[in-house]
Amino acid sequence: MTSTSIDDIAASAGIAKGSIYYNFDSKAGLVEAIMARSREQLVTRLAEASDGRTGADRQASVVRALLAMVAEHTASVRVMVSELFREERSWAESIKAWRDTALAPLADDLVASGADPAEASLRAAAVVGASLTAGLEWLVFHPERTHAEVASAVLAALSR
Amino acid sequence: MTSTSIDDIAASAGIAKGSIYYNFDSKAGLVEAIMARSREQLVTRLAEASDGRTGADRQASVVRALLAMVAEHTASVRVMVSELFREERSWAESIKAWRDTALAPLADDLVASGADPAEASLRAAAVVGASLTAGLEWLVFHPERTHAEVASAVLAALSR
Amino acid sequence: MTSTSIDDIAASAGIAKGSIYYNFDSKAGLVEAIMARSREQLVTRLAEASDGRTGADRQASVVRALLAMVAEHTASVRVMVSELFREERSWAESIKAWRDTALAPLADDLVASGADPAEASLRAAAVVGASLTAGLEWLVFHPERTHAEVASAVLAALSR
Amino acid sequence: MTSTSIDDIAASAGIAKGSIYYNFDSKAGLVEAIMARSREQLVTRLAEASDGRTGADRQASVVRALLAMVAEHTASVRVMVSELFREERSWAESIKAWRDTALAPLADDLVASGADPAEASLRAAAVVGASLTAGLEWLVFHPERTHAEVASAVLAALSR
DNA sequence: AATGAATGAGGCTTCATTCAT
DNA sequence: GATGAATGAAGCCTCATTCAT
Repeated sequence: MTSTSIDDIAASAGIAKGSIYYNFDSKAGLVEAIMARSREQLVTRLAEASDGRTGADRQASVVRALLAMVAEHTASVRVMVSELFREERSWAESIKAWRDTALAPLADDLVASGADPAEASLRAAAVVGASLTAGLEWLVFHPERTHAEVASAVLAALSR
Repeated sequence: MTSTSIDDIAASAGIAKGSIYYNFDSKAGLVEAIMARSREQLVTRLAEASDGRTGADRQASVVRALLAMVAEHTASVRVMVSELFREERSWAESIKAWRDTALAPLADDLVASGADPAEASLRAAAVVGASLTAGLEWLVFHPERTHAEVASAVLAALSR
Repeated sequence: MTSTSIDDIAASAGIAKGSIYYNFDSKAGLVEAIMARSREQLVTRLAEASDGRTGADRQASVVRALLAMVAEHTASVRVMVSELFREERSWAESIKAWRDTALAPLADDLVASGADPAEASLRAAAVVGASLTAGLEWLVFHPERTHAEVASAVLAALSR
Repeated sequence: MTSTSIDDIAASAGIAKGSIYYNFDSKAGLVEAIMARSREQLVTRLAEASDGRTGADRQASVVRALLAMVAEHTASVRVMVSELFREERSWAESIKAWRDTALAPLADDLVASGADPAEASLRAAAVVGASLTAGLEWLVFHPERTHAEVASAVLAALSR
């Protein structure tokens, strides 16, 4: 399901496989918990990035925050994004929550400035998608670039 | 691997499981073949979209072509994108080819107008990521919108 | 069943797989046919070796004939012997025929000289087993030895 | 491979199929383990049989020990011998070890009394082959005979 | 007479889950 | 609380066999 087996997870966490089932109901429960933590980090970062900012200023700040997330939590962002695009999703709940969290700061701002909610979420999805995609492109193919350079490239793409 | 079993694939194709193995070496071989076809479609569409266009014009045309791909080949785009973000990839080859194909029209244009290759591919990744992400957002959450409306939302996100 | 697939057999015979089923009822039928040919060769050789000889003379001659069979038809002897010792045997018929053929010259001679039939076949099995086993030992581990040297070693083992 | 499926092995052992894979890496691993145990028994029996004996005395004792092995561990001897004559062998290692173990007592004795090593192993192979072949002939076709009778038949075959 | 594409039963292996300790 | 041996459903793949051409 995540192509990472419970055995691998237990081994890399240095605990026994049975212990995972002692602490979580199922593999889905474990993944939900991991995703919830990832979402909490996202909430915190985006709140800091959005607080007191609107318009182009907020957008630039959100882009930088998302790139930082990608750089610091590559593994969980990778899983998150790859699951976002999956059809069958046992943990749809958390996936949807993650999406909502990621889109909110920009979508809310657009709605506040008069945009239609559906259009706002499409535009927010475009910006978030641009940031995460460029972020992974960065880490996989151009890791020598700095965070600032990548942020500036994404913002350039978002201005014509 | 793709979380779609060979049994399911055979059943939905109306053929016997063994027949898949008569025509392909392995499941990875089958997926490679599907990806190759998806890439061919992408090549064709993007070539049409780019031909004779440069700059903002080409970008708008590419965005529209990618949205059309998402709408018409949702399943294969979904698989493609979700695999793009995976770590372990038995068919890394085709995935990389797909990425190269998707980025080329915009990256080449940026390089032609003087941009650094690395920055060009980061900007191209941002635009492609914006299009695909908004495209899936569209199909999953706002299927009542038209292609034109979504294209216009993405292009709006890419101009401020 | 023989751990050699019909595909391999067809390929190495340079014909189509379907043609095997055109000429034989089943894989078991094909194997039966191969075994029958192997047995015919065995019959011929052992007849030549036994004709006009009895006692130690016949035994020495049979040992030499079996070693020649091993050297010239290694593959089929290998299959034959390895199947002889298998439990489940779809073609038990031919296997038993092969055994009978191999034991007959020596068993008959022993019976003719007054031995009990059961004891005669046990003694014949010992001599045949000694020849075939030493023959394969020869080809696998000491291929540089000559037929005469190996025959003499086996006969030495059979005389104290 | 061994023409005995993992399902059958698990069923006849009264455990679940998965349990085999918890305890062994693969089917080959399981077979290796079984062969290793069979070889240990062979080592013990042959050591007892050889200890303090040389020449014809040792040979007679080894023949009796091999016949006892065949009688008491028919299944594993059958597999062992039939695999010995096979070409492709994933577990070649254990097979060769089994051969070495079976030949050693007689080959060593022959070398000690001045024989050339290659000839010694050919003669040892002849004696071991005679014993195992006659042993299986005994169990399959003349089960009413006693161990002593069969031993005496084999030894008779080995003395003229 | 011959072919080879297609089949499906059955084999090996993985892995989420359970449970006795 | 924690463990890890054991399980069995489900996945990938092989291969003897069939059949339309």
